[in-house]
Amino acid sequence: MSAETLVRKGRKFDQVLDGAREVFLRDGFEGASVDEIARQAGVSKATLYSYFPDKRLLFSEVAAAQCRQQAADAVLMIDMSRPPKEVLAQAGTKFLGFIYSEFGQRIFKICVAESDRFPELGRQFYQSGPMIMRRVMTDYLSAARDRGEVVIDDMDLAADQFAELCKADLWPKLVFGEKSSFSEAEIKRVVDGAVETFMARYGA
Amino acid sequence: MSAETLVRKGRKFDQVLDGAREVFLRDGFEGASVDEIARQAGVSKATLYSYFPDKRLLFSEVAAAQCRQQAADAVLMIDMSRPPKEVLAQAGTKFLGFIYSEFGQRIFKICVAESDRFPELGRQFYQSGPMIMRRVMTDYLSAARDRGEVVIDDMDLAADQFAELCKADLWPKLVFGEKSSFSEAEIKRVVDGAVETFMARYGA
DNA sequence: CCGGAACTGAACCGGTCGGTTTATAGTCCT
DNA sequence: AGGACTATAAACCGACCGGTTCAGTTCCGG
Repeated sequence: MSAETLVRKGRKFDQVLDGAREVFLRDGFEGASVDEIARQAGVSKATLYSYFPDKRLLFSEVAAAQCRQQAADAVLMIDMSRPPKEVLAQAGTKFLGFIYSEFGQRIFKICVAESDRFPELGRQFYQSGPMIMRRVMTDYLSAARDRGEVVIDDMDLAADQFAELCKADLWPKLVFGEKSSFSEAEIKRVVDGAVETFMARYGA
Repeated sequence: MSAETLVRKGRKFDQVLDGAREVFLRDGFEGASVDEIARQAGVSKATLYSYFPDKRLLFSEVAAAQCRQQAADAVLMIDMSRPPKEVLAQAGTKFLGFIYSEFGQRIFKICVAESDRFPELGRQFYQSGPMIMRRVMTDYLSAARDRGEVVIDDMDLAADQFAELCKADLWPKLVFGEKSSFSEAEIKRVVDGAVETFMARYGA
């Protein structure tokens, strides 16, 4: 037994981490008070401080765990053999689904808000989110190119362009509070538009 | 004399507002302390509080003034008679210039960070920034369509797509702290790519 | 069932912040 | 000159926060 101790000492470790995740995601770093976290975790403040030396490290731990989990989830399965129009529409919809989810919004907001206090946070998130998404896209596009379905020279740029195209109209409205949710039709309009524009440029 | 009193009472009003703008833009709402603002403005705290009833309203005033000024600046002149490839490249570069400016970054970050505390803020910014930019774009694109230079059915979507295309690659890296500035070549790559993709879809 | 580690709850400390008050001094108008 | 208005610096208040301490309790393995 006793393999990866060194950090955790007792049974309520996960309780603390769960409570901290909830409060930090809800209120951000400054907005979250340690008392509130302890209350939410159902743990005394002393116990909390027996696990983590200070608030900053607790936050970092939560953020790291969150990024790790997201990285695992982010491996969206793509059927590499299907034609681009179909795959792109599917990937775009899924991509939008994450961006517009409560969780996606929270994570993004915290990355921006705490970018001064935790410069690593944004980098971490970028490499475990958008970076992976781009990798998956370029992998698929390469396969499609080998089949002669698309003609692309700058593969990275193409993948980035598609991701950005999917955010047209919707994203600014969401991030600036103009609207908070979108109908199927609104999403379809943007995704279809993105696929069409992308294929107009890169279609074989 | 005495036209729009009701709010301002004395000669140091603008001093206060200037100091507040500087500190708020630098530190955000929570990060800025009233003492610091008073010091920066060269004014006593009591004087400050004789102009503004509380910190929130002071912030709102600063933000509103800032949005107003930006709206005025945002009227980027476009030569409506030039061909799309030229105008788009020019507009895209200018657009990126603002997005990546220190000021653009600050405003964006504050809009996101304070979106809970000041829901109006994002809306205000959206309507005095991106909204106007889109309007200018659609006006130009309509003119170009009348000349038979482009074929566009959903004009709003087209404008939004172009704006998003300009942010490919660069914007995520910037907002997540992967990079903090870009070379001429990097910007040219993205803008040219945006124009080319846009014209592939909508060019006559 | 016992002993020690983990946990609790509440008090406490030092510090910061938003906002108020006070006592003093400058400034302008007639 | 005198009085109303404005400004100032500094003390002050109450609230909150991060973090510590401690006496007392629960829990669990041997």
